[in-house]
Parts: sequence; structure tokens; C-alpha cells
Amino acid sequence: MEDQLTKVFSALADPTRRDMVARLSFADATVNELAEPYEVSVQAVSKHLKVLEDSGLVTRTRDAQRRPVHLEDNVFDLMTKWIERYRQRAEERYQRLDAVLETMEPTSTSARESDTASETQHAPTPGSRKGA
Amino acid sequence: MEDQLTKVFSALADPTRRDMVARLSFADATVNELAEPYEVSVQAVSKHLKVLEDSGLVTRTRDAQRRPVHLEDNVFDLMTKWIERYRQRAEERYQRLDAVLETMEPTSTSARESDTASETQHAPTPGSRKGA
DNA sequence: AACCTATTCAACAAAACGGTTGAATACGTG
DNA sequence: CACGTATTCAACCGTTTTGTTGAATAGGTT
Repeated sequence: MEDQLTKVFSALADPTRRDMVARLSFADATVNELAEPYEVSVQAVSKHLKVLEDSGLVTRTRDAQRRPVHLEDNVFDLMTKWIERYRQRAEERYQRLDAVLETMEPTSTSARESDTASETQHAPTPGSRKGA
Repeated sequence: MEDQLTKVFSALADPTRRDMVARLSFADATVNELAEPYEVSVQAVSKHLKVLEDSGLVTRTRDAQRRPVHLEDNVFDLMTKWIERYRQRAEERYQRLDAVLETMEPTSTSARESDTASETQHAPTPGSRKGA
């Protein structure tokens, strides 16, 4: 898993991790502090933190044997930009009312221009392949 | 996995799925159309679609033996709301400059009010438990 | 030095994920 | 009706994820 967008989205795809982010939005915290309210081991929380860190959502500084975790707000923009881009496009399309029609009979208006759509990598090169 | 937020985030945590959403923002498409550019089987794409559908990001109508997929823009708001909420809070905190200090010595200003943080469910009740 | 605390590393297991192939099912058409 | 196309279901498989426990590392404290 390379790209940051994937990392950020998967990082937030976990309720515990989202809750940690929520709490970190108020104040930095140590691993132990963060682990306290959850019913999982500190090690598990440490792993969650690693995921968040790898995604760029949090950073860790050092304070003696403690490693305070800090929420990095800038990464959020990455997501909102992605979301807004397509949400807007979908909305526009809806407003123009083509929506329902263009599925069945491309009316020249749009239909086939999905070229620009691909987010950098078009063929996500998955594992093997059907005829492989 | 119950809550929609989790479903939506995990749905978008996959590059292929994000690309499908991107393409669907231009026009509705059938499973086969969607599968075409990728190097995976149609069945795989069908599965991806199911994930997107379960998350509420897309809906499927019926047109003879075809099942056109339509992007449901409204779900995006769910995410942006969540994101904005905490990004804003983190930003505010940064601007007040408490940020660095409050980790080491709670200066009465804030530090412990993470109560409101928890997103509905505080204890995400994971699998078993350490001492179980 | 001996010890306690904070955090991570390592090995392991169960479950989820993403893909595959083969067989259904649903529907239009010669 | 036989057939072709579109799509899904089912069983299976390798990899990743999430959690556990036990041991290691880092840094204060007495």
C-alpha cells in the first residue's frame, strides 16, 4: 500500500482509531493515556498509533520515556480535496439532469470522458490476473 | 462492522474502488463497463461494487439484465462533517499555541475534556480482551 | 545497581480482504 | 426453445489486519 490517500482512509476506517483522532484533537496524549479508555492491550493501541503515524495523521515527539502523540491537521485536506472533487462533479451532473438518461443512451453531452477520472494510476495492478 | 462512517472510509480505502467512484462521478455505468479498464475479473469488480453499495456510496437500479451503478453524492457529507469537526478543533488548538505545552503540564487551559470526543460509542468493544 | 514505568518488538492466531474459477441466475434474441 | 450476455453466488486461497502474550528496550527513581 503506497499512496497516502489509501493510508489515510484505511487509518480512519477503524472506530477505535477514529476515536483516538477525536481525542487527540483536544490535546496531545501518550500511548498509555490513549489506551486507558479502551478494552484492548496497550500494545494493540501502540499498533493503531503506528497506522495513524504511517498515514501522516499523527506524529510522535519524545519526552523522556514518553512519546506524546500529536494530531497533524494538515493531512485532512488531502481527503477533503479528493472528496470534494467528485462530490461536486456528481452534484453538477445531477443538477444538469443527465444523470438518469446517460446510462442507457449516451446523448453526446457527456457519457465518455472518464479519462481524467483515474487517480494517477489507472490500472491498480492487483495481485495476479484472471488469465494469468 | 456496523456504522456507516466505518463502511464509507473502508470503501474508499481501496484505490480501485476510489477510481470507480471517480469514474462514476462522470456518469452511471454498468458492472461490465466499470470492470473494463481493470486487470481483474468482473466478479472482483462486482464485489467492490457491493462494498461501495453497502457503504451507501452507490446505488443500483435495474435496466433489463443490466444493473447500472449510480454514485450517491450525499454520503460524502458524512465524511466531510466528521473530518471538519476534528480538523477544526486541531487547528484552533494549534492557533492558541497550547499544543506543545499541554502534553507535559496541563495548564488548566484545557488538557482534560476529551469526554465529548468519543464518537457515540466510547468502548468499541473489540474481539475478546487481554484478561479474558 | 535494582527497580518501576512507558513503549515497542516478536511470534502467533483468528478474522477480514481481495482475488480466482466455476456454477447459478436473469433477461433479451435468433 | 436454445443461446448469448450481464451479473451474482459459492468455494477456495494467499495476504493483511487486529488482537494476544511475553520479552526487550529506554529512561526515570531510590
